[in-house]
Amino acid sequence: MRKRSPRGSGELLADEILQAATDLLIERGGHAAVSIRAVADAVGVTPPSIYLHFTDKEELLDAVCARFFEQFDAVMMAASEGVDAVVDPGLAQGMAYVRLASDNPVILRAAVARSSTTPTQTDEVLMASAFRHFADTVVEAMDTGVLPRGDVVAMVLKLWSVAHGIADLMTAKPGLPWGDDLSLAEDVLTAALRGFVKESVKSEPEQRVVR
Amino acid sequence: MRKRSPRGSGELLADEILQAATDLLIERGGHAAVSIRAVADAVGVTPPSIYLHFTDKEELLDAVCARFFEQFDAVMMAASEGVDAVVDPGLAQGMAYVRLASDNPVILRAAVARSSTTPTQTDEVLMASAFRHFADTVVEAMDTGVLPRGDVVAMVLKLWSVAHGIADLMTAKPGLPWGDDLSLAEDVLTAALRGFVKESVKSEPEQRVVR
DNA sequence: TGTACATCAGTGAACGCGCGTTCACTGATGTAC
DNA sequence: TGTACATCAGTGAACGCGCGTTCACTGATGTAC
Repeated sequence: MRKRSPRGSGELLADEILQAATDLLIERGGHAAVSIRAVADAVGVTPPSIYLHFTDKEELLDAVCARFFEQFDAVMMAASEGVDAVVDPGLAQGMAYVRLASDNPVILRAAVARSSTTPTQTDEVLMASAFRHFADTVVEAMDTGVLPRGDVVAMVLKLWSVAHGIADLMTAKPGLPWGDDLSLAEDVLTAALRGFVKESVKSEPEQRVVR
Repeated sequence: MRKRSPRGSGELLADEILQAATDLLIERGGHAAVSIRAVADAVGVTPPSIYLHFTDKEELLDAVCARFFEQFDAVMMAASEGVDAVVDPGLAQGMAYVRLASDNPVILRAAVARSSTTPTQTDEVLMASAFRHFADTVVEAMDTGVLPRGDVVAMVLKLWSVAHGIADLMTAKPGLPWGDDLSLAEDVLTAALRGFVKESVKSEPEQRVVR
């Protein structure tokens, strides 16, 4: 039973709820494990109180994921900032993604899976923060010649895919021999980046395996 | 109400149950959506009947995922078989993975996520079929010089990560501009493969961004 | 300064639901004589 | 060939549970006079 909040402090409890839901999502396995009741319990409040701050469970989960992407973006920016400018900034950001994703596999998976059937707050935030920032990095890399000029968004999707794939698989199958450090992840990112550079130099469009 | 099965035909219903559970997993969103009751209903049987064939829900889901990987492997082998031998077989198999994964995103996600905390039938099947076959392909590629010699398992993990990443992200965020064909996926796989080849030629181990 | 009152954050109890799983049972099937 | 019987695949009813959500309410807080 928590103390009653003063008049204007509705957002305070909303924040606590978000944090509790986030913690639950991280600790326990899936979105199914995060129940209104469990969240209310964690905050020290009764279930109906949640509805004073979020219209329903869906909105709460969306808010959790959106907030996660916000923080994710902030940490990723910070992590890839102090890096030697000579080294490919795309690699630095990709590795930051892998590291962060490895630390928060469950919630990242939930945030990524948050569907695009209905436009979600999560997707909006993602597009406005991490995606945009990564696009900036790609543009920068193209400007300095680290990456070949070309479709920026497509390049973002490609690099994101590579980073995402290794992070997702590493955390989903921790029993496989990934090694102790993230050198395997770095190998993959490096290889992809090199491949993109080399690809741009090819003179002939080569035959595709699939249409 | 289904007709009673003759004496020895227990496996028949078991198969039907597996298929129904698989269909449910594909149609509806997540493993949470697949309930014993829904499966029983789809087969035309009462819930307790399920327990004559699977000890509990967990075992049923594990069996579903294991069977999926089996079929997945078979289709992947077939898909990458008729391909021109000159073209990198790793690329062919990677593309087959992306194509199959794109067609069955939900169940693949469920199968990959099936945890390794307790050794699952799913993991066993995966290791014995698709993983092994892909390793064979990698060895072959190393023999013919398409890929540089090196740690086979590590290379499998790397290539799998690339294919998995693009398939997972494409299906999770279908709203992003992936293009109509799978050319973006092929670009990424090609780039990674090229990068691996090029990487092996480097003389100096270069400085890593992360330890 | 004191008092009546409107506000509204949070409560307590209850709703109907679908879930996984159990248990004693039924009755068609195949077999032994 | 006919009959009694053991087998066992599938049933029907029930269990206890946790869920999302609702609703009328309570009572401390801040305000108006």
